[in-house]
Amino acid sequence: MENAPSLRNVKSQNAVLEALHQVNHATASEILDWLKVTQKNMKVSLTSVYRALNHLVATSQVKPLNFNDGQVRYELNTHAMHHHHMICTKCNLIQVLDLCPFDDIADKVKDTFSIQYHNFELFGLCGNCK
Amino acid sequence: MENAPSLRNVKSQNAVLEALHQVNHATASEILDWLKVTQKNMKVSLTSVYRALNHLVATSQVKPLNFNDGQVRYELNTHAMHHHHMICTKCNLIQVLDLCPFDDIADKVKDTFSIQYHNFELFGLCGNCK
DNA sequence: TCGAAAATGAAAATCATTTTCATTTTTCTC
DNA sequence: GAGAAAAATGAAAATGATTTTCATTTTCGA
Ligand SMILES: [Mn+2]
Ligand SMILES: [Mn+2]
Ligand SMILES: [Zn+2]
Ligand SMILES: [Zn+2]
Repeated sequence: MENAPSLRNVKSQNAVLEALHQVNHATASEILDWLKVTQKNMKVSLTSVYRALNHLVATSQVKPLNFNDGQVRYELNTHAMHHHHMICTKCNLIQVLDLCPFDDIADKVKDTFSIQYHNFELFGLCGNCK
Repeated sequence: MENAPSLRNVKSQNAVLEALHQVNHATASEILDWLKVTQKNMKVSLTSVYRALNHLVATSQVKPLNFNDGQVRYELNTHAMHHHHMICTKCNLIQVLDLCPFDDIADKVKDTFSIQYHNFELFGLCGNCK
């Protein structure tokens, strides 16, 4: 007989998910900082945050983001509409860009390339900084 | 009277430019490898390659590329038409994508964001791998 | 030719992330 | 519930790309 799916290890993963729910587009160490402040009872290491993130990415619950600043950021993949980002090069504000250029492009390359995913980011000055 | 602009240090920079001319989208260590093989007389260190690259990027002669594989790649900026890239997730082939989604998007965000540059990459399987 | 400024390379430092390894916690079986 | 096996954890070490330091060499201009 099948066992119920294990709930093993879900605690730290849930903590990370909860952190990402509160602090969107966060890095591993930003997530750790948030956990330290809000989950004073639970003791988590940076190693475990990375392990949880890697698992959550592998299971498509979380998406890694690269804004070319030397550290990976993460966002929830759950129920979030597909979107991209605008990053302010002065204050590092990250804004959501609901426009996606993908559909126009997809058709035009489909004969030579089988697309799995795409990256698109705008870098520039946000409303406050320009 | 003005002096002619200094040609100081141009040697290693020229060597790196020449390498990029031959090995497009190369990393710093790939450039060093190429220099070791082809410029047997000239002795270059990885440090100098990085220094030359940083200077060439700062002066817009070379453009850095990030394909999320943990190392920066570089391409010549000179006279190259604006383009993007398709990266094969199986064999790591990098193909040029002459389509650019930027113009369509630029208009729509120009009120809230002052765009300086943008990234766009397609990841998937190339013709050989799919 | 001489001295200042710039360039160079080797080695050390940095920094995000991963790996190792010993210890603790959870799960499964009896 | 006890005890063994499996998985999770954290501290510390390892990794790998890139930068910094620093002592030495090269180049430029007077
Ligand atoms: Mn987002
Ligand atoms: Mn290119
Ligand atoms: Zn800003
Ligand atoms: Zn391929």
